[in-house]
Amino acid sequence: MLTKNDILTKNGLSVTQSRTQILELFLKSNGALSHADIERNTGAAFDRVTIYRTLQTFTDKGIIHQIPTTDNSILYALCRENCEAGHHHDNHVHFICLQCNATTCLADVTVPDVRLPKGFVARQSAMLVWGFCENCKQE
Amino acid sequence: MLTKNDILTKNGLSVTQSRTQILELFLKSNGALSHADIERNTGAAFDRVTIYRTLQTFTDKGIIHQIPTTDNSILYALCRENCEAGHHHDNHVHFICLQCNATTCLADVTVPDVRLPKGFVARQSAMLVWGFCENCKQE
DNA sequence: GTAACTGCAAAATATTTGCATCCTT
DNA sequence: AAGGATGCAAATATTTTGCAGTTAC
Repeated sequence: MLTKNDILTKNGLSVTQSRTQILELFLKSNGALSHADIERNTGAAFDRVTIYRTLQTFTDKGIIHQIPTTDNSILYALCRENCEAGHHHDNHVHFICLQCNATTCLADVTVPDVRLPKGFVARQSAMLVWGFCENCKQE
Repeated sequence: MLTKNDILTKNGLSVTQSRTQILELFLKSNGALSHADIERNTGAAFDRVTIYRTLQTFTDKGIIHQIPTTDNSILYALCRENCEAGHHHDNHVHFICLQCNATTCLADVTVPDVRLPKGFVARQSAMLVWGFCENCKQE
C-alpha cells in the first residue's frame, strides 16, 4: 500500500509538513473535506494560503478530486489509484448526509449512464445523493 | 400558461421591478444562471444585494432551484411547475458544456436511481453531465 | 546550492447585515 | 397606511497575488 510520502513523490512533489499532514487528513477521513474543515483540523498550523495552494496542487496532480456542492463551497476527496494528473476518474456517487452533513465517497457505486437528447455528447458525469448515512439512520 | 406576474403572486410575492426582470431572464434562458450572469444581464439596474435576496427568495419559494457546481459558485435554474415552497422536485439531469460553458436543464432526462450500500437512505439526488452540447458538437 | 514551498501582507472578490427610504398592495 | 422590498454603507468572509525568507533534495 502506498504511504503518504510515496503518493507525494510519485507525483513529483516534495515532501513537506503541510502536504504530509493534509494528505493524512484525507487518508483518515474516508469522506470529503472543505478548505474550512482542513483549516480546523490542522489547528492553526498552516496558513490559509498554503492550504489553498496545497488543495490546488493535489487536484492538479490527481491526488484529490472536487465534489460539486450547492452551497457555494468546494469539497475535496481522495482519488482512487487510477486517477492521473489532469485526468480524474472519480466516477462514483457522492453521498451527503442531511443530518450530520458529512459527504461520503461511495466508491463502489458507479454513476450510471443516462441517455442524452440528440446532439449532446457526454464526457464526464457526477452524481450526488442526499439522505441519511449509516450513522444517522432515521427510524 | 403562467405569466411572470402569475408566478410571483401565486407565491405570495409582490410584483417588483427586480423580481419581474430577473424572472424574465430565467424564462428566456432555458439554462442556468449565476449571480454574476444576472448582474451582467440586467445592466447595473439592481444592487448586488437585491440580486442575492431575490435569488434567495425565489429558491425558498420553489421558483428556482440550485444546481451543484465544482467551481465555487452557485447556479440557479427555473423549476418546473411541480416544485413547491421548500420542496424541490427538480429531478432532472443538468448538462454543462465544456466548450461554451452553458448549463442546460435536460428536463426530460430523469436522474436514475442507484442502489446504495446498506444503511444509507436516499432522499434526493442530482446528476451532472459534462460534455459538448448541441451547438458545440465536436466532429 | 538551487528550485520549490511557505508565510505574511495586501489586494481583489464575494457575501451578509443593518437601517433608512421607497414601492406595492 | 402598512408591510415588505430595495439601495446604500459597512462589516465579514473568501480567494488570489507578490514577494521575501525558508526548506527539501
